[in-house]
Amino acid sequence: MTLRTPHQNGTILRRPHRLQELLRVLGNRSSLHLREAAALLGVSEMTVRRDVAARSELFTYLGGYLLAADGMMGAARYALSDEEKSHTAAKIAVCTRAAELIKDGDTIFIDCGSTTPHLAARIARGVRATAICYSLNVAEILCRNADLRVILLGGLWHPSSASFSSDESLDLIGKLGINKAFISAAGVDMKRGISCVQFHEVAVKQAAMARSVEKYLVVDSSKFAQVKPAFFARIEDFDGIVTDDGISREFTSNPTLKKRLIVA
Amino acid sequence: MTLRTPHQNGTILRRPHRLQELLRVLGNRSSLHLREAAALLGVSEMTVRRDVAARSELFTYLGGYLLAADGMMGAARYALSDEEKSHTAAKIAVCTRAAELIKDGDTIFIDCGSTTPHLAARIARGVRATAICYSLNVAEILCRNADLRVILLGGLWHPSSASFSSDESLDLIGKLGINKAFISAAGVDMKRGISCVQFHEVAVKQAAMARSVEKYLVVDSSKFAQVKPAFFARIEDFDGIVTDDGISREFTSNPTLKKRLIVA
DNA sequence: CGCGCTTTGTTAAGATGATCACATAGGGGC
DNA sequence: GCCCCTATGTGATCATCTTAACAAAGCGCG
Repeated sequence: MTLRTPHQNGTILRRPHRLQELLRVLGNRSSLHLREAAALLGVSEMTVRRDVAARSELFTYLGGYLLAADGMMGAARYALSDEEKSHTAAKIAVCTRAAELIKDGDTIFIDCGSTTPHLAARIARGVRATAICYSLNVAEILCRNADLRVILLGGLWHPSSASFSSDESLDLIGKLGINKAFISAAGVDMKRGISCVQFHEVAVKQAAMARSVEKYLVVDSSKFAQVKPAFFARIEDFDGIVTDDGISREFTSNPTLKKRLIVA
Repeated sequence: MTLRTPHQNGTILRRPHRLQELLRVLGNRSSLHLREAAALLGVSEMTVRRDVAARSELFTYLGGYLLAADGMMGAARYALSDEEKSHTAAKIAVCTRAAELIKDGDTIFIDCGSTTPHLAARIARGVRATAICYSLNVAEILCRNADLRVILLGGLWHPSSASFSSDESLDLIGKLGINKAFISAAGVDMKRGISCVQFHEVAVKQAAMARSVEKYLVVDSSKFAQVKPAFFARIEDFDGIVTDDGISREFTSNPTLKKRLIVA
């Protein structure tokens, strides 16, 4: 075997690390040649091929080049932090499940963040609905879907969450009748409730929930037992909590949470 | 030469038609194999290669697959009409000139359409300004520019102009102090004034102009002597009319227009 | 240490893509 | 009709990608 460039901390990058690194790089460059990817990771091209094949839902692979997967154009391009860009596979799983809740004729609200673009991308073809959003990455995806009527809540741009906020947006929400609200979060704690990072999101999330008949929390399992600065709701405020199977017993055994869980 | 599948109307598709068709198809599918593209157009793969190479700015071509170009999530992806997608070179020239008018500290308004994304993309690096827009293709470009503060006027999505409209947007404009408004149009007529196609744009354009100190019309020369259904302003309402050198004597000789002309 | 399992690298063969040169067709002007 | 120019197709050649089989290295375990 030829020499391998040793990784800085001495450990060998294993598959999950390599996948994450590839996704991170693809957040900045739109495409990556197999050869570059191999050099970047310090492994052979064959290994990169095998990595990508193992998790093909994360990538589009065309003639020697790696691209971010079709559905996930949202997450990458904006100033979302690295941490927000990870757990991609879990987010996709959760959003695929949540998308099944959307039916013909619904009026839905889709929150901002790095999770919800996956939801927007997974609305079944042919479902005719009205979709309300306030983030650019979600809007881009919704607006390409000719079966949807889209309402974007505008205002001042916040790069950190790729979203907009304004008092007028809240006025506009007040005029809408929402069927199902799909809310994301950065922290879920049994005692302290549901939290996010950006304070400007709080008013929008709360207004959407107040106007919506059904409320769903859409969070991958890495968000559990996390507490972030901006609290906006309690667990009891949601009709369903869509997540993946990675949550610990501490949560699955809690009755308040358990009866709301929708596991992808 | 082998048989060529005759096109339905008997005419042979020429390059511009083929390119347009490719862009249209790429609006729906994210990638297209060279072989499929050739079959679709009824020409050889070599011809498709040559077509794509001739207008390489429109596509990304990777290892046998065609993708829509990186930078142009604007034009192709939305429902803008074919006519709106043409005159690209003139639009770029006009917008390059218009962008020179934008200075550090300005608060600018950028209209919707197929012209203004070029303006948004040509704002000089390092110019710190506040930019107000109401179309998705313009917003996408502005929001990637870390030197800008961006305000997007939201509302109901109109695929035909890739823009949003709502009463609340007009409320929001009313609170803003605008320095320079860059307005686009589909028709410029000496007697009947300035017009566009979509009626929902009228209120936004007028509100932005009303709040702005300086008003600039940004139109390539193909728009002169055109009349479209929705009138929104007179020539005298503008401080400057930025266009290219393709306008006829009928216009250059008119004093009202002449003293406002800014030719790229 | 030796064993088995997993991961990774290497190689070679075949498939596919890229490029070039050349041949032929179409259409406009005369 | 003839000529010219451009657009298009074809086939040869070379480069690159793809796949599979095998070999080597790492790793856990007794």
